[in-house]
Amino acid sequence: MAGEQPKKTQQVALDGTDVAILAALAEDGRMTNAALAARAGVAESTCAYRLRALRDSGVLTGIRAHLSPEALGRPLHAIIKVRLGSHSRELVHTLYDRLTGLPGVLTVFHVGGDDDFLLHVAVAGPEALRDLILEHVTVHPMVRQTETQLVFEVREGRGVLPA
Amino acid sequence: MAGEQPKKTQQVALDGTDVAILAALAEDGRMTNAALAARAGVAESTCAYRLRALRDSGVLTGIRAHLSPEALGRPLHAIIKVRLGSHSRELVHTLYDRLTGLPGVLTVFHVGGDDDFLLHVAVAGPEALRDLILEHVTVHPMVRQTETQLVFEVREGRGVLPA
DNA sequence: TGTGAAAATTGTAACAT
DNA sequence: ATGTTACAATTTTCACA
Repeated sequence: MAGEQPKKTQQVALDGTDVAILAALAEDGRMTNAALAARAGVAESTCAYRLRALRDSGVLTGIRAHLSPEALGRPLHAIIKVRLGSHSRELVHTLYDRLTGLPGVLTVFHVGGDDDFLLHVAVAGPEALRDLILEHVTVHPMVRQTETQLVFEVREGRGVLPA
Repeated sequence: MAGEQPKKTQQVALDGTDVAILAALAEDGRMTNAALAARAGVAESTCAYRLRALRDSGVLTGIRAHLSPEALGRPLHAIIKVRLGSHSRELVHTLYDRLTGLPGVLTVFHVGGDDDFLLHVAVAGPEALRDLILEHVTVHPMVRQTETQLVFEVREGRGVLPA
């Protein structure tokens, strides 16, 4: 009957067990609860309880599959900087949604400063990149200018898990 | 005896079943195999077989936990553009490793063009951002210049999964 | 809170289509 | 390559320290 409660965005304190569980799941999110418990040094039931608590507290926002753009025929990565002309709030949101939904777009950063949006994209090749920009980005009247940087490599950082 | 074979980076063709499985795991990577099979419309054994094949082919590179920087006391996101002076290959790699390992660093882009590295970071506040830049980025002699952009919001895009 | 053991669910392997 | 069945492993629940 009860729906999920809205995820808290409040700060949460983690103990060593929580950190161990999260670190393990950051490596392999499909690790069994039993393996997780062994690694964290607690009973399986405790581990399952902790995991649920971590989800509920909003620390663990999801466990998701990561795909290889290369294996799916998109070996060329780029950052497309998008600068807008007008900034009507409504229209910015619409554009934001559109850009986020384009095939090949991995991440969209809404930023302050020189640019308005940074798009991290993966495409099949130079022609596909050009087509993406011309047909799906610069076509929008709000977009004043774009600038594209080739991405040689992307690495996941250490992240936000406490030591 | 046999170790894992090196993941192929060759292009792979997916059928509807593969796409359904991957789409489901992109939402919830801990979904049970039974649920996955139901969603993809195949038997459980088939689903398990497909999943293994997707891993082996290199399309599915991993299933990982995503954490909330906000819930862990890092509500301030920024992009730090790093420009280098010298570009000795060896030193660039060392610096790359160092930057990737800094706490709060989510992603490092090695790019061509105006800048050399783009760091997406999440920190506790303005002071922490300043400290991160001054103590861990600009301290390196190779770093000629940095420029920081505030990030209002980050969104995951549609990604590289075929329609 | 954390634990251990039973009950319910799930994953896996063998074999047939 | 897919599905069915049977068996092994795992998760979950709950009474209790």
